[in-house]
Amino acid sequence: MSDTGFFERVYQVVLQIPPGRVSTYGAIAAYLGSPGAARMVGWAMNQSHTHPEFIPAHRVVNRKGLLTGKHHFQGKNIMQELLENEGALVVENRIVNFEDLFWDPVRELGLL
DNA sequence: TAGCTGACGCCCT
DNA sequence: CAGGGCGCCAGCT
Repeated sequence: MSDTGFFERVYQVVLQIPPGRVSTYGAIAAYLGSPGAARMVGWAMNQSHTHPEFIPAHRVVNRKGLLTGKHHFQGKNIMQELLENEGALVVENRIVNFEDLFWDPVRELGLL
């Protein structure tokens, strides 16, 4: 269960995001103790394919609720389709009711 | 070995 | 109100 690096920790948090909910790079970074390392989280998502388990990277967006990483998925709108398949509504690459669907690891899991 | 990059976020002008 | 710049940390060339 021990993690081998920062990326593994990010994956462990992302894996806990319930379907239909979304989190942000900054919130995850803050939960890991590095609020300024939001970029790292995005990079971890980019490398999420290295993890043996499927990482719901589509549930991680920026603080505005924008699907900034959609272009990194296989298809053009795979990220949006995955989110809509879970019940989330996406318009103009932005999650509708983002604040309502926002899943904050700090609030849900508690401060680390 | 050292430097640059990167799916972000916040402060300052 | 809008735009630009710096900080963050680990992996890659």
